[in-house]
Amino acid sequence: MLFKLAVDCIILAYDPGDNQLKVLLVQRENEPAKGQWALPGGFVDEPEDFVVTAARKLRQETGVAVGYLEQVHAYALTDPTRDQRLASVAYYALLDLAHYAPAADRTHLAQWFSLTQLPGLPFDHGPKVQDAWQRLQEAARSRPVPFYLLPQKFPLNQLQRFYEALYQVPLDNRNFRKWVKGLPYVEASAEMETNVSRRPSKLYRFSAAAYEAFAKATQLTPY
Amino acid sequence: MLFKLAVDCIILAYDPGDNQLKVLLVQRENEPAKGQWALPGGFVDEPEDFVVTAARKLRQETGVAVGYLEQVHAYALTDPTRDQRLASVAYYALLDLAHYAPAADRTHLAQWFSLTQLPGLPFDHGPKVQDAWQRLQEAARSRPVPFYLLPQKFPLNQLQRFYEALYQVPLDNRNFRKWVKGLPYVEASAEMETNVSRRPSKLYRFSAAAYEAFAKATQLTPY
DNA sequence: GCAAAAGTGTTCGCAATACACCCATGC
DNA sequence: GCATGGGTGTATTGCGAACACTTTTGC
Repeated sequence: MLFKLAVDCIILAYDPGDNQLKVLLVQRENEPAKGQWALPGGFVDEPEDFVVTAARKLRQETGVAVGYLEQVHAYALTDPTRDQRLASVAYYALLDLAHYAPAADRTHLAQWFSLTQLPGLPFDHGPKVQDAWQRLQEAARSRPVPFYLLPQKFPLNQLQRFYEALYQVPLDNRNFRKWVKGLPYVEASAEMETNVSRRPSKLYRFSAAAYEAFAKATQLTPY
Repeated sequence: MLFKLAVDCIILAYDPGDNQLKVLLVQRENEPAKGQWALPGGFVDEPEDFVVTAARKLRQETGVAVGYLEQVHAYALTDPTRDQRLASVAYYALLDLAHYAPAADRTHLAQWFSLTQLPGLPFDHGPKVQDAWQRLQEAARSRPVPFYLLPQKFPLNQLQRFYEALYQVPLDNRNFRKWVKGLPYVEASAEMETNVSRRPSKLYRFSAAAYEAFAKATQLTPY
């Protein structure tokens, strides 16, 4: 039994405008479900690893070399209206929204949607987005994922709002800042915000080198 | 481009004899790599979800209805000696070793190997086993996986030795017991070990109902 | 009585939680 | 001067970590 293999991309970004996690959806240009909002992706048509296929699809949709790409799950598509055996492998990608630069001729076909207010999605794209979100939540407990979704320099409160959006819980500002200041890999920069009509915030940055050292030193606790 | 799709099963069990995690390998009956120890599995040849295929392969190899089956990863097989496009989806399965009952005509073809002393495996089966082990370690932090690998009634010290094998670290007996006794879903039974030439241990059991209640009540901590 | 593993308590330090007010800027 | 979000400290509590000896059984 032979399968056509598709790759679905769950492209995630954090929108500082409304403090929400967003997913990029495209309007399908072909049947089935033509015209509906759905996950970008396509068939694997090169003899290459799926992650390479996903990275290419992604570059086409976003115009950006992706920083973080991770497999979520492989799905057998059991939709009986499809006449072929299909399987799909889902990847989620993390993006700094500010770097999003779609090909100009595709702009009208792609749009960001809040994870909390998704439209109805065709096929099993809805559950796939949820699966990706959950994987991202788990990944963030052991890897520095927030920094792929934020600008290089960011205020601490933006980082807090990101965590609040990721886990959908409110966090205490003082405790959060105390926690972050204990992380050796989040460094204060000399820069401040400018042109804001309030007290300007200090900008912080992620240090990959410090993170590597920290990760190496940190032992797994068994339970 | 069309693919043949295979399912690989990483069948894991805990051996109380030597306190080691074991994986079930089979001797390949066909080329390529005929005669070598490798992961059981096979091609997806029914229009069904992969997990169903995996469960069937598993039942054929172990004679047991599996308690726990989880997808690890989907792999594109890039081995150039293979003449077809192949992809495989790996699942790990958890088994109580005492229930392992292979079909009699297959016994000589299957054997348990310690995760820490694996033979050289063909294709990418070595990395797949490692990936599965790591996924199991992660799953055990948020789900009650140990109880799929232990007998229904077990002494606490066996549970401790399981954790030591899973994470490859020694644990302090008093702290471990204190921790377990704080878990509402591990209950003491009235039974004791018998016929052991030492102080008999009390047997404990896992309560799925208590676990559900506990899991519902436990909030996620965000970071 | 000896071998072998089961079982038991206390202290310490750190990290998570709860909680409310002052500060710097643009307009 | 006021609106807006940035920034700060302390007390409490619970949990993980370190650490050594007694108990029960079969032989």
